[in-house]
Amino acid sequence: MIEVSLVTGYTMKTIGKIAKELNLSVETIRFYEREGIIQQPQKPLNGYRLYDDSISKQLQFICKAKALGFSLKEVSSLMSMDSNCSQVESLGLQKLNIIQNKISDLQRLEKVIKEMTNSCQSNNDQANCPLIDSLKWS
Amino acid sequence: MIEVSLVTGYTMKTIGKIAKELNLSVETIRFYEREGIIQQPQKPLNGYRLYDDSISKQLQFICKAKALGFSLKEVSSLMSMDSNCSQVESLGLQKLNIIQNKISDLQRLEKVIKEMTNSCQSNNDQANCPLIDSLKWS
DNA sequence: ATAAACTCTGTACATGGGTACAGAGTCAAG
DNA sequence: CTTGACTCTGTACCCATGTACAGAGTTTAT
Repeated sequence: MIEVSLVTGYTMKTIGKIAKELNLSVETIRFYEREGIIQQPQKPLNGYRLYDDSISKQLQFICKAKALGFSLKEVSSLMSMDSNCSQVESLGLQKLNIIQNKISDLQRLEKVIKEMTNSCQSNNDQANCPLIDSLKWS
Repeated sequence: MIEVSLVTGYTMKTIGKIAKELNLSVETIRFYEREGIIQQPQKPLNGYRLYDDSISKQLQFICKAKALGFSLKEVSSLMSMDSNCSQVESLGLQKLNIIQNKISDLQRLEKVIKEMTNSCQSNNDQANCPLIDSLKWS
């Protein structure tokens, strides 16, 4: 089933096609629709969803924003803010802040674990593990 | 109800006491027990859990290991490996690796989002948000 | 003696982001 | 025409890590 719009000459795609194209699962796309993150697509008589380019672009938008660390709720916000730039900027800055905090948390952890594993490496005492010990007593 | 061991002179604590001491919730402690992460505590006739210092230390161990980014399952492993230092080290190195990967992922994101929000800031066009645009087309 | 505060077990719910059916209908290829 | 591949709706389930409650029993404080 391939439908071509008379107006735009555009090919509409079934859910399976678009899923394969965007490397998403069919279930995931239906899930996004259920959650109101993408629009409802057209449904001809047979009830099959048919996607045009605009919904496909929405899906790509979601994928990219998710890759930047935005949650689905935030993606939703972003899409509805559309072009209120200062709102978008503030959400971006907020996300930036969270990311930077995460980074420094992780760097602190990295340091601690590095020290611990180093002390394991230079450990000759079979009966005691310095990593475990530091968790026990530090 | 305070119980004092005749042998060690040790005070046993009820779940509420130990929860307050370790800043955990009572439910969480019971949850750890259900999941087999901590030992079953003694239960006298009234059925109340009574905790001695050893279980308290197990709980502290869990809190610290969790703070280092170990999952409960991993904490469990760590506790049962006890002092097999090379096993512990390998789990630590694995965790270190994950942490380092996360850090570099996040740093990449940081860079992208920074650029995006910067372009928002220098944007005068009310009708277009560069952050949104780059998600749309990049 | 009584009320507040604590504990017990067992079960259900929460979160986020999906995944996995079952059972029925539809479409495309040979 | 049949078979396989696709789609539909609706619902239940997954993961980890807890949280929340109901209904009953116990302890402690006044």
